Order: sequence, then structure tokens, then C-alpha cells
Amino acid sequence: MLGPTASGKSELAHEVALERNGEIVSADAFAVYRGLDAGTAKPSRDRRREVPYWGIDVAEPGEAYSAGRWARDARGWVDDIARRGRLPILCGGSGFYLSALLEGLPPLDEMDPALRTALAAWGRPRPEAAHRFLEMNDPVSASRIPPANLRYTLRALEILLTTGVRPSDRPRTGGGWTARWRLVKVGIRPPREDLYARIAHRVAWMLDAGWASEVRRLLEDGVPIESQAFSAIGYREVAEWVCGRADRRETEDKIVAATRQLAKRQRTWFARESGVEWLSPERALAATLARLDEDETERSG
RNA sequence: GCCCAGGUAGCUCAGUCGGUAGAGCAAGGGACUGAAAAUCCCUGUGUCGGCGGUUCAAUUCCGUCCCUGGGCA
Repeated sequence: MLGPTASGKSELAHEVALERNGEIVSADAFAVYRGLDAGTAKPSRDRRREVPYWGIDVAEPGEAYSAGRWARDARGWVDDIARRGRLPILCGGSGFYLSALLEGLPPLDEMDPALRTALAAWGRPRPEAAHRFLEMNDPVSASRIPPANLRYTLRALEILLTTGVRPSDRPRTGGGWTARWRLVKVGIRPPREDLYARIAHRVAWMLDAGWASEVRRLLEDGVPIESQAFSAIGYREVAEWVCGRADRRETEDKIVAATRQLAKRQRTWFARESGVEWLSPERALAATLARLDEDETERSG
């Protein structure tokens, strides 16, 4: 189940899990972090008691997580759920994570944080030089990456230096995993005005639901503001508010705008996802259950 | 009431020594090979506060009125 943030996919997944004996694997790049709760709209304690959730609270907030690690973990969770005879339901809005799982990624060992730090220190003052260096070593990658996109440039160099292979020569592997499954892809796409209204309400609700004290706790626990977990939408904005450098009103406005922009990027990403049945929120549950039953019939017949 | 400083894109502002204007943010579109809620690319947008005057030509100069902020009374 996929779709933009605040589209109602989590509710749908939960309903379907209750109806069809399912367990949910969250495909969310920030729900993996322990301690990020209100700001990531994690399922409540009650919901987690009703349905088992996977992929939530599996990393420390100061830790670096990645799409590759999630894809590996997610395969394990899905396999395990199916082995126990239950229905695995993948649900989330992190398109890159889903593609890492479904299409696979080139094989690679864990990234080396020291190398990444060194590359960043070298490349930040001279982004053009970094891009030129990439161009000399992998012209194909360099032509795909705009010179201003230092992060992509450095990542390509990182791959080159750790594997010795040009990033553009590395084929994706691991997509074969999906062949073992009957895959039902369901997307929720509310009309834009509805989605924007839902985003506005949800942000206000999250701020009322203790987001500020959550951020205060993370900071007190020594989670660095530069850490990956703090790059989740709203966390640095709420930190500014908590420190008295912004008021509630401007904090809320900024977060709403950033969330809409995220929803836009998600729409763009999912637009080229193949085989998705796009549903309006009202008929999503009935249509999804129908699709599942249809597949069930095919299997037994 | 008087004296300043302002009134330009949805917002904050820059600018035009007179030839109808541009940044950031917002908005819209796009990319995506382990940071992805990240990172990056592309694209509009305007009665330049109103009305008069001077001028071939006024958003720009002059007059006047209105509005906002500050000061003096």
C-alpha cells in the first residue's frame, strides 16, 4: 500500500490487517527510529496491540539507517509473516525504500561512515571539483547527476572508491525476491485539496500531541541535531520552536509547507510505479479486500 | 496637526541616473542505484498604492490624496 503522506494508507492497512489476518511492515524511512513518535505519526499502542507492526523502532535515533538495510530487513519480516500463515502487508510512503525492496539494489557492503565523512569534508568546499573528478572516472554517472547535487556526486564517488566499480555499471539485483509472491499494489490518491486539508489538520494535531516534548527529550538524550533522524520533516523546525527561536504559528506553517512538498515528490515518484491500482479513500477498503479475495480464488482454482 | 521612512510577485524585499522589472521563500512540474520525510533540476507569476502633471515615453521626476510604521506635539 502506497501513497502520499496523510493519504490514509495507514488506516487502510490496519483495516485490511484486521479483516484478513494480516501483519504490517512499515515502509517508512523515519518510523524506524525509536523516539520519533508524534512527528512520524506512528501507530498508537492500541493499534499495535491489535495488529503486529514491523519496521518500527528498529534503530536508535542517533544511528544511520538506509534503504538497503531496510530492504534486507523487510524481506526477513515478510518471509517470517508468511511462514506463520498470515498476510504480509507492506505499507508506506518511502518510494526509494519500496523500490529497494521490489526492484533490488546492486550488492554492496555497509557503507563506511569514515569514508563518507572524509568525502564530505573534501567535497563541500569544492563541489565542481568533485563533479569533475566523477566525470573523469564515470562519465555516465556524471552526466546523470547535476553538478549542484553534491550529495549524489559524493555518493557515486563513495561507491566507486569502496567497490572499484563505476556506479553506472552496477546492475540492480535482488528484485527476484518478488517473483515468489503474488503482489497486489494498491495506491491511495485523494484529490489535492482534500490531501492538503488532511495535512494541515494532521500537522496541527501532531504539534498538539506532544511533538515539542518529544524533540526536547531527543535533544536531552544527546541526539545530535545533524543526525539523520533529525532530517525528518518538522524535527528541526520544532527544535527551533522548543529553543524559543520561533513561535508555534510559523513552526506550523513551515511544517505544513514542507509536508505538501513531500506529498508532491511522493506523487511524482509513485506516478511511474507500475501495476498500481489507484483508489480513492472512500472505496479503498472494499476494493482492496475484493482484490485480495480475487487473488485467493485464482490461487485455489 | 507637523516631521521622517515606507507602499513593487501570494510573502519578505532589491531595482530601474525615465525606455512597463528580479532575488529568496511560497506555488506548479520533474529527477532519483544504501542519507530519500533526504538531495537536486526546470517554470510562471506583476494595473510597481490611487488620481493628476511634465515627457515621444513615468513604476522611476513633480503635485496631490490614501494606507502602514516611527518620531514630535
